[in-house]
Amino acid sequence: MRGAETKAEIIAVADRLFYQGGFEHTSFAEIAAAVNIARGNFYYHFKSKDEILAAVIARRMASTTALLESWRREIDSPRARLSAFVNILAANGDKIMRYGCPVGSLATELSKLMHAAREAAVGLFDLFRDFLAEQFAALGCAKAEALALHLLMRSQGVAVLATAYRDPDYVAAEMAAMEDWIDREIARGTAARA
Amino acid sequence: MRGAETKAEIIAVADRLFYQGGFEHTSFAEIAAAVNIARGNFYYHFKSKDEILAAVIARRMASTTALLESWRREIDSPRARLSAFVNILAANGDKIMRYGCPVGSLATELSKLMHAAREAAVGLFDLFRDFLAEQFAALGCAKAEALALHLLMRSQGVAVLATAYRDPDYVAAEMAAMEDWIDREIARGTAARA
DNA sequence: GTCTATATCTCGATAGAC
DNA sequence: GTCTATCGAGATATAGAC
Repeated sequence: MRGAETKAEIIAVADRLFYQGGFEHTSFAEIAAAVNIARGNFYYHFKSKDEILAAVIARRMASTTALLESWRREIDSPRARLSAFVNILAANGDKIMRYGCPVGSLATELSKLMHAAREAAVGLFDLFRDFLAEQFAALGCAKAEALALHLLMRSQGVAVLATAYRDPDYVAAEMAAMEDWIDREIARGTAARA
Repeated sequence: MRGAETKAEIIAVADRLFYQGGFEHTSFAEIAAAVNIARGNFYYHFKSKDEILAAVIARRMASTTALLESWRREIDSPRARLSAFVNILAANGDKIMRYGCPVGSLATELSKLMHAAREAAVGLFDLFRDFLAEQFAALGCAKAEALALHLLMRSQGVAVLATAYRDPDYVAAEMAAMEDWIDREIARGTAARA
């Protein structure tokens, strides 16, 4: 049963290293060294590097689903749930300024590689998009999915410029602008119903 | 003098391949095959792969500078120059949906790699940022640089989601939203002066 | 289930003939 | 200035002892 723990640890370490260094740049040797196992042992758990990537994406899908579920459960208002999403940019600011967004950077890398796992990676965007659309719909906004995509787009744009310029003040300013935009869209939805 | 042509061709091909497949993923063998020269010949022109990267960035800096200069020269109004920027998303839509934005994806990759050329690559963003700030300032907008960064941010966000979802209609919708946002900001600047 | 040892490939880079 | 030949390092992957 030690095997299951080792496998989970490999996936967790690969998840971190794929994010920090990119999928292709990360080698088995690097993962093995971080997990403290022999390179060869590796293939007892995974047949190929692509299989590890699939496991990493599955892990991210599970952890993201759990995160969004906890927000749905523990945050009362849809408006506050939208803020929880925006606040990711501050909570993970240091990592984002060095490695970008884990979802966006992986999707772009896999697209360039024409990798079969590209669509699976895009599934991570779907989780956030659906969550955001839910909140906009609950707030009475028409075209909730379009608003969700727009907010998702902004988070990606901010992540890219944050990685380029590494300016926390810039990120904070864009977060404030996102909150303003959300409030305006809600007001617009309310006005339309009146 | 054939040497100079070969060197320029290597840089042009490397530029394309770095964009399409990523910097690290692109091998000398791939570039050599595309240029139709022997792998070894390569090192007559460049001492290392990093040197090719530097040349590619320099080439992009030059071509981007030339593009922006032509816009400054040939497009009369600052407002129309902003639209020229937005229209890049449509003009390069197919490539962006497959490979992302050449500027943003390179900057993010080099950041993950902790590559020395990262800052040079960010210089490409500076060119666009300065161009956009110029136009907003000419239109009488306060905080022209912040507006420029915001528009740049949106172009990056749209590029990432375009690569993920590959939906031209989504890109078109965000382009229209960018145009609306520009007009609102200009109106705000005009109102502030009145 | 974990290890060592190794096979095989491709990479970036070098040496030297022409 | 372009070529062939080749190096050493590091990659993915396999075989087999324990």
